[in-house]
Amino acid sequence: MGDNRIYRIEDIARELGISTSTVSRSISGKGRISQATRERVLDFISSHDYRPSVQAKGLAQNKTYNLGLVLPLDFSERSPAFFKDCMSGICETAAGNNYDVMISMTDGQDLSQISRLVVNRKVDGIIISRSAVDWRVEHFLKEKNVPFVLIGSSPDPDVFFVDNNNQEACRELTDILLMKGMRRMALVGGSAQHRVNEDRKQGFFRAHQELGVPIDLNLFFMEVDRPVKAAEVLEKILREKADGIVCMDDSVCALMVDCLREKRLQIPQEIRIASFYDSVRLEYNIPSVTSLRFDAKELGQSACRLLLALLGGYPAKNHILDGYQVILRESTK
Amino acid sequence: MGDNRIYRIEDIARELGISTSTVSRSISGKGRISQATRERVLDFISSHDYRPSVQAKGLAQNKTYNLGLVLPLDFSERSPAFFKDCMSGICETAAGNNYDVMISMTDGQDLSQISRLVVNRKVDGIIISRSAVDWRVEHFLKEKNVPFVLIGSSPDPDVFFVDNNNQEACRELTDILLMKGMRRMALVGGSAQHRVNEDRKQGFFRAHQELGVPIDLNLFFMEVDRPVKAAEVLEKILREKADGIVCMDDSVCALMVDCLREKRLQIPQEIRIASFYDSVRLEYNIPSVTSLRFDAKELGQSACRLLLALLGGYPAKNHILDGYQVILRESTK
DNA sequence: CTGAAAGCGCTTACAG
DNA sequence: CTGAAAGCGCTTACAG
Repeated sequence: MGDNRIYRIEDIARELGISTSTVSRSISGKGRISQATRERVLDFISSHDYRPSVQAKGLAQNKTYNLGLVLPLDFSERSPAFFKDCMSGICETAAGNNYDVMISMTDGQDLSQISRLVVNRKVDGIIISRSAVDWRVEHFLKEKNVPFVLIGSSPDPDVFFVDNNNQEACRELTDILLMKGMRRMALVGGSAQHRVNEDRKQGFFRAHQELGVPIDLNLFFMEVDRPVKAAEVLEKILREKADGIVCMDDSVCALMVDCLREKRLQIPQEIRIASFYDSVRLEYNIPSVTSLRFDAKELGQSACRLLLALLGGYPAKNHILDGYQVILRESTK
Repeated sequence: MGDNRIYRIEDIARELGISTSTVSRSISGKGRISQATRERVLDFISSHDYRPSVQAKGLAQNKTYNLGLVLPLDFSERSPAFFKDCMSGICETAAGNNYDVMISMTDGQDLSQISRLVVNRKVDGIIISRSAVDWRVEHFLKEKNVPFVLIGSSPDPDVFFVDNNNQEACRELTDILLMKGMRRMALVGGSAQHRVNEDRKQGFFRAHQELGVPIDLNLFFMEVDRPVKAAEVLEKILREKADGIVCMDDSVCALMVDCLREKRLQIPQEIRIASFYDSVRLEYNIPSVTSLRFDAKELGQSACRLLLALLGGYPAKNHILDGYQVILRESTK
């Protein structure tokens, strides 16, 4: 009971007068074991709080029971809440399957940190996120034959991924804005390279099509990544008399909000604004900004489950999550 | 060269016609080895890109070469940049010593996630942070005899820690504000339970004493943790005709800034404000807010080095970092 | 259903 | 300076 010496499988075998193989099999449930001996072992184990050495088990099975998570070095600037929730989803699911999570931070190009985990055989598989790494990492992992799951989408049929249903979510938010009577919405985004922006754009367009509202391509702007660019875009938007601004993500939205504030334009009285991606910056902004909220934790859980399925040799399929919410706030009142 | 089969120490021994012990010793440098054989082994290793199995090595040495990092579940709300920088410092230092970092997320009370790492013997030591966990975690780790390092301070002589020189930093910032001619500064903080707030207060007081400026205790407020409380405090501050507000951390500061904005008070024309802890909220605030910036990465590196020293049996001592900066911004112009 | 034995890939006293 | 052997704490074919 209260003794805190560390038992080994051999100790249990000796105390119970059976072999180590039998103890091992009783624990794992593999092979045939009589109910009676199995229970004896299990009882002993729980009453003596025996914990197998995951390390030794792993060595024997050629596994580590560790998962690697690749984090971008600048995750806190981009979307702290996303990574936090994602991590907690991953850790939770991993723990539930007796796995632990190792982290590796990279600027998205530098492979050395990820490489460590792989060549040192510290992990059984890896989770990366589209926003954290570029194709090199994917390429590296494929080449090294390391099982991995991508958070975000990939056109590559060999890569397993989980993603938010960005298109559908954006369609829905746009739909709601159209229902509210907005008719000339500008769409403003960052890099057109980001695959996610294509999905978001599609959602925006589809909502218009479905309701038969025309889109003015003069109100479509990409590559808005710094204040000057945002200011220029805002000028055009005002000149074109748009009745609202839809931003593809929270950082673009923060830029636009700053511009509006500088020009002393009242939100939502003079112009409305919404974002396809939420963050504290928008939630606590004055006024608070309407946006989409995705369930990052669910995304993490899903990615982890997929990776575990891969590792276990179970059927694995990509997963598109519909767990988003449209958060209507002051900015579109 | 280009072959990608995984070598074991036994393969090397066979190919080189020596024993595995000799190979092992050549790599580790332990024991006596002739320069000649050592070089042969090392050459073989680098030309064949041999990577020892850290897992097997660990099992033989009763080590894991893993460090555990306990993260608070809500780190992204509190200070994402702090944890990010800290993590990157830890990961970097760990990697430099052939260690990897496992994470464990907890709400600060729930020990189960941390317990996993310990009872499963997945890590050699653990890094926790004062802002992430309460005394239970410390207590648990002490009891389990797991080497650990605390980021933040502890009065417990058995606890190893690294911390910022909060008192000195706050003294310096206050000093500068006094030099600028401010004479009636209010000091506003959150929970008085937080040990760090005591240090910050001391720094504030010391600066006043050293310059012979009296402190009005009517201008000292703690437990300011939500908007209503902040509004009340602001009323008093204005009534008492303070010429500035010094906040003990960024969230208190954000609360005060919101209040000021609501009352349409101009910063810094009508009242100045500064914070003892920086974050993006203050940096990007309009106007930007003067504050202290601590070097979280250095803190992480330092914590990691201390833990590694502990694990290696090297002399280990607590470390107080002086790497802070006073960032003067618009709010105190 | 159970056990003896070999194996996972290293390290390290011990002997020479 | 080097090697044979035992050991780290598990698993798992193989034989019974």
